[in-house]
Amino acid sequence: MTNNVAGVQLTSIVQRIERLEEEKKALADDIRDVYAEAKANGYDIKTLRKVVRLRKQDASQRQEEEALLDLYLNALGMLKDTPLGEAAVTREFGGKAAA
Amino acid sequence: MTNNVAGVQLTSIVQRIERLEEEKKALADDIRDVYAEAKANGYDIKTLRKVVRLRKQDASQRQEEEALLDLYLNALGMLKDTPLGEAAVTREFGGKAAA
Amino acid sequence: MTNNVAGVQLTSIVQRIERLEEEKKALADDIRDVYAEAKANGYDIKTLRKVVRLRKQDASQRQEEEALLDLYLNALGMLKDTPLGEAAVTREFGGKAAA
Amino acid sequence: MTNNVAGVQLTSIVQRIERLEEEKKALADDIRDVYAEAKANGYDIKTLRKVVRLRKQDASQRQEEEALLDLYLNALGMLKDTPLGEAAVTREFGGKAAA
DNA sequence: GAACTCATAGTCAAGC
DNA sequence: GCTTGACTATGAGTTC
Repeated sequence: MTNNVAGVQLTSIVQRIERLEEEKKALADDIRDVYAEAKANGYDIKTLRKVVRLRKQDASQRQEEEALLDLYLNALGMLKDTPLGEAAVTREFGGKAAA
Repeated sequence: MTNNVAGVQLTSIVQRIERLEEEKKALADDIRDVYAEAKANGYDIKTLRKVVRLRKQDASQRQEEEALLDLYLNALGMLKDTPLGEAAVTREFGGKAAA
Repeated sequence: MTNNVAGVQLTSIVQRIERLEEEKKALADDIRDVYAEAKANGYDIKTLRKVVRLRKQDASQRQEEEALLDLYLNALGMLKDTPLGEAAVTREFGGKAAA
Repeated sequence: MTNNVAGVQLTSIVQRIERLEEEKKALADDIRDVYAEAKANGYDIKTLRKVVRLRKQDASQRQEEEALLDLYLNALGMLKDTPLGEAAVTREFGGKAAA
């Protein structure tokens, strides 16, 4: 099976994927360990998970807001970083990013 | 918030988890890249995924079979009083159980 | 609440689901009983469960392997332009792809 | 393997379990179908699941309450179903089951 | 790009 | 009670 170019290439692909998935699984196990350790220290895992999830949402939300701001700035003619552009943005958005 | 022991500890926990999840996500992205590269080289992703999944199943199946064998071997030593155990022991040792 | 079409329909849906879940639960109980009876006859439940699980895995694995074979057979007809496909077709038919 | 009493018994056990699990799976599939049909009729599956879960909770809660009531009634000397007992229960619980 | 299927992650309950 | 296994729910992936 592997005594031809295609076979060698395929083997390489599959092995790379499997290697990466092993590492991914190892990290998942590490995460479990951290939760277990936290539990041993008296923390409630369920609540902890909720905290992590909320922070992730916050982060992605913040990213979306920044992306939206960029969009607006671009629409304004990419004037950001110039005094004039800044003034325009301030005038448009009232000094605050799209919340 | 963090100028107390509990707060410091909690912050540490959350940050460790978030760090590990970032790395995990990076690996997931790497895997995607490998599939994408394979596709660019003419491989069919669907088939590739199935191959990987199948190999994973093979591995876990082999492990389970070995675990079952261990279970049986232990049972041969302990289950002298059960119908199956007796029959198995008889079959193994050609006589009465080594009581 | 139920003297309108939507209410009647919804009631019907929920009742059908609940009926089916009751039957499902009854079967789960039956399975428990069989294990309990087996245990009473001297069998080791843990081993028994592993045997059942393993047989299930065998079945699904066989199915997946057949599905993979189908995928390959299809690929042999379609993937003439890919490295693996070309090699496979060459190997199968001893010459150029049946273009 | 099956030409002895234990083997026959074991085979029977495993087959009974597998048969029951097949039926259980069939019911699970039926339930999926009902949800799918509901979805096709415009219902939201997630909400539907929530409704079913809540009703199940209600049911088990009601059962617990009834069990608690029985416990009380027994503690009162199993006087229920007699005029005197009824009066006692009324006096204790104010005419309403433990809510 | 929208729906549908599949895989993984999280929650829950049963068994040891 | 603690760990393992089943079920649920969410998210990624695929297909139309």
